[in-house]
Amino acid sequence: MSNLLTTSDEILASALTLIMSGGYNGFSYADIAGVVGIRKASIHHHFPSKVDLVRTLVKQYRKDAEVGVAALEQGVQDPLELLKAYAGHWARCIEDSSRPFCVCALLASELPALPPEIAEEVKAFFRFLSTWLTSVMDRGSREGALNLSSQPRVEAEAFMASVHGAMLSARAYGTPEVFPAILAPTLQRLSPTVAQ
Amino acid sequence: MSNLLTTSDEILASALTLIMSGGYNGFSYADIAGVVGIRKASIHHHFPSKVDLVRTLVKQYRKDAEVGVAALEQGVQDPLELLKAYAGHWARCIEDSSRPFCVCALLASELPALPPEIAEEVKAFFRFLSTWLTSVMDRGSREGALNLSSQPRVEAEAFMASVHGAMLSARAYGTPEVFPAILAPTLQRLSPTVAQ
DNA sequence: CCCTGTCTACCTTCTGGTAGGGAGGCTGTC
DNA sequence: GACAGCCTCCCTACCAGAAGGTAGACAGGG
Repeated sequence: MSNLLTTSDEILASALTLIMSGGYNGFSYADIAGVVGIRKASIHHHFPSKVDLVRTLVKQYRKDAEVGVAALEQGVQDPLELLKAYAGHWARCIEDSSRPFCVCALLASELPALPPEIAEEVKAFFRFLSTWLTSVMDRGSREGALNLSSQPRVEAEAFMASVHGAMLSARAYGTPEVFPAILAPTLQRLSPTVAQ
Repeated sequence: MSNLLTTSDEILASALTLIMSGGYNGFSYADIAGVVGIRKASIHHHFPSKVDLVRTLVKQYRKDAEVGVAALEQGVQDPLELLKAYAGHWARCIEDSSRPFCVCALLASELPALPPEIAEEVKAFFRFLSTWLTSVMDRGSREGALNLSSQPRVEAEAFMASVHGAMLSARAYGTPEVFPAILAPTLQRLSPTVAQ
């Protein structure tokens, strides 16, 4: 049953969980070893250094996000529904505590103290997310499916900031409901059907 | 010349700077000792443990914020101007790199891994900020000085989330201008003079 | 036979923290 | 005024444990 995942996948998965709770400096190889049920030295076989491990992790996290977004766009066309799906994804993650925080958002807060290779990957994630959201905003604006009050780029950045800030608040208050509560008015304002 | 600040103030100040860049686990007593020009052991005289130090720091940070907000409300009455002043404060801090991130926002992201005493102080900061912003939103709504589309409490949380998220983006992109760019449309939307 | 993956054992450096001593300043008492 | 005592602050020296990381051996499979 543990063969469904390779050891290195298990290492990455537990590192993800650990980073999500305490950031880059908040976990150690010993912590991972404890979770995976392996010795510290064995982790070095898969990832020679901590920087290797986290760089791989963030890179894969971004690729997963790219795949997820592509799949989402296959199933959903309406721009507003795309934004709702994105927000909804995080609402569920926060609700069931499975992935209560975006790893890249957390790492971004530690950026100045991060090894440069990792910092670069984190920045790339932000650029990707921003690019995607901008494209959604842009299309929504042209199609009349979104009610924008600024340029698509600015709306995209503002939306992303709301999502990240709402994650932070949900964590600070310890109440998951605060996340959708914060996002709801933002989504409603973007909706063309209730334009004032 | 170094007597303008007591040693313990210097310790707190350098700890503040260090936390702002790398979070709770991103600095050590040795780092502070290096900055202040004192030995590690001497820090323990002022703050017996790291938890003591950071708890004191966050508590003082909140009190400073309370004083700052009280002073601001003395000088500024208009709710919209209060929100602009708050955003402007952070815009300047980010611009000149003096305090490019809110310590409590950063610590909130690490909350699950923080010593409980510190976590409690961080939560108290969020409650304070939220209460103040809610009072501003509420008054603005009643006076017609703000154009709210949701309840004051929700608008306050959304505004706070925008500020925190915008801080994160400014850090991630490494471009300070992104902060005011994100906040501008939010402030404009709250403005009664341009209500649609 | 080699390659992969794990192990034990070990290293160095850093971590927060402690013990104890010395210099200097204040204060009370003779 | 002198001096003892104490208090504050900083020091050197040390500690145990945790950090990331290395070396080398062993087991099993292709």
